Amino acid sequence: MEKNELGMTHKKKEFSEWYPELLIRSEFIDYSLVSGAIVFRPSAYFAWEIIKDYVDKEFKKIGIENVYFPLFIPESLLLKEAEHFEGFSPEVAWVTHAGKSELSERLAVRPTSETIMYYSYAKWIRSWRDLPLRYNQWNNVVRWEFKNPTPFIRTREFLWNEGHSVFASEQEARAERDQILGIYLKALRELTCLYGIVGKKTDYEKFAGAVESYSIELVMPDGWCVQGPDFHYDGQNFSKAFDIKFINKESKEEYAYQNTYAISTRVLGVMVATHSDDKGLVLPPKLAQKQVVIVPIPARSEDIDKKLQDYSEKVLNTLKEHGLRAFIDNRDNYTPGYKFNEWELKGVPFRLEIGKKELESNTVVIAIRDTSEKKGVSLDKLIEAIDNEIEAMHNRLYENSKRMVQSFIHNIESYDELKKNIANGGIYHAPWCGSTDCEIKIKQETGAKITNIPLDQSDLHGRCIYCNKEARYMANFARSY
RNA sequence: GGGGAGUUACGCUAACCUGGUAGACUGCCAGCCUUGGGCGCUGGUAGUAAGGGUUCAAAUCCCUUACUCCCCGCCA
Repeated sequence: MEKNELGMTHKKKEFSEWYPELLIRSEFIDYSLVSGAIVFRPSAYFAWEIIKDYVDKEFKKIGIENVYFPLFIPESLLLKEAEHFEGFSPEVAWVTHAGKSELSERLAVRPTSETIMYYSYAKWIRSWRDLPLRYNQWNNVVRWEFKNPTPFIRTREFLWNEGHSVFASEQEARAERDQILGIYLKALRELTCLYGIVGKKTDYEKFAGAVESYSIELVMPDGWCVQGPDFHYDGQNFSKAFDIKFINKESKEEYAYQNTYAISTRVLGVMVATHSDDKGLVLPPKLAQKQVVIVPIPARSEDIDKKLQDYSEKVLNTLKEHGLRAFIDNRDNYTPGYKFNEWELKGVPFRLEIGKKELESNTVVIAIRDTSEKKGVSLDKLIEAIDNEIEAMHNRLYENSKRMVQSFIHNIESYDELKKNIANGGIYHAPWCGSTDCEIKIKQETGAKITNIPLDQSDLHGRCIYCNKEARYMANFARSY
């Protein structure tokens, strides 16, 4: 069947071969000449733009403004917050030369922009009246380490938003958390159809320079976790390092309280990995660049084919007027079967088949990508039907994601259960005493880290699986990309 | 950072071990033919990852580099 070798040759259960093959053959991405730096082809970039536009609008609704800071950060500036620098220095890419002449100070290609942004913040913030200052930028960052890149999931360059807020009080700063995580969760659910686990990072795993980190943990189909969107309460760590001070209402000088938060192109990787199948890409309908492909099935008669063409165009216009991203595949050098396979590989959510039968009965056949169902629909009910199918597919994909993630979560009470099962992937929800010692030893011995501590701790009970002291948290242990 | 396996046209693969004309399928282009799950015919087009070495002669042997996959390490 795959005699052309155009389609998928690996099954989803062969995950590490399937995943890159899926991305390449569906023309979602391509590799570049630099390892770990991928090319986003139109359907991938389109999906990112949808996420970006949605999040951007939500940010603006709550008063966040967009800015753009430079790509290059002088070394001296990057060194200012010690913990932050230590966290990132092994993976910073440096610009050392301009043409043949050496620069007097080398420049970091931003791994993240705290330092360069806060240098400016310190100049701009004088009084409590300047606060809150809530800026965001959409950009790319570079982190140059690791030997085994995975497209989207671990890449040397990726796209994201960097939100950097400054508040006059700890309380105001902390209050931003639910606002931001809420937007990210909604984007994941409403656009990518992904279910995530919201929780707090441990001190050991938190962002370099933060007081507290929160994350939405995502899960790949092989049971390994991926950190999704995150939010960090930085307290006064950066404001002290970068001298971001303001005169408060009591006329006293005070260091400001800060947050940082991000959603990155990683979510695209989890999205396609989660929803796609042995036939190829499955794209959530709201993110698909091409939502509906119309495939006319030619007859052996010029007369009928002309009518088919008119009918197809009529259908196309109906869809377009309704705001759907639809097109007709009129290529005459491919058979319908070829086209079916091609658009399934590329993840088009819905295919309309229109042939002589449909023409005569004033209907179309809708083929649904994720379930492979085909349904006949009369033309006057088409829009209603497509709207329903979009909603139904969207909900199906989200529910599948939720079911998959939940199926990976195992409640355990003993360290043995973790050791025995971790090689198969999965998330192990277990009592933990809260000590970094136990956390590090577990990580060294099993490769499992605490991905996060779910916000909902109502099931707290028992004793730490490692040291047997009374548990202070229920933590999620998992191997992580 | 350590170890292993690879890289021949978009893709899949033959020739490699044993050095001597790079061959098929697919693709792509042109034309014909038709098309309800990867039709067919004719002609054309395109390839040894990059660099170096050995040799009369290198896809083939040797070295270096890049990239891909796997195992370990490291890691927002």
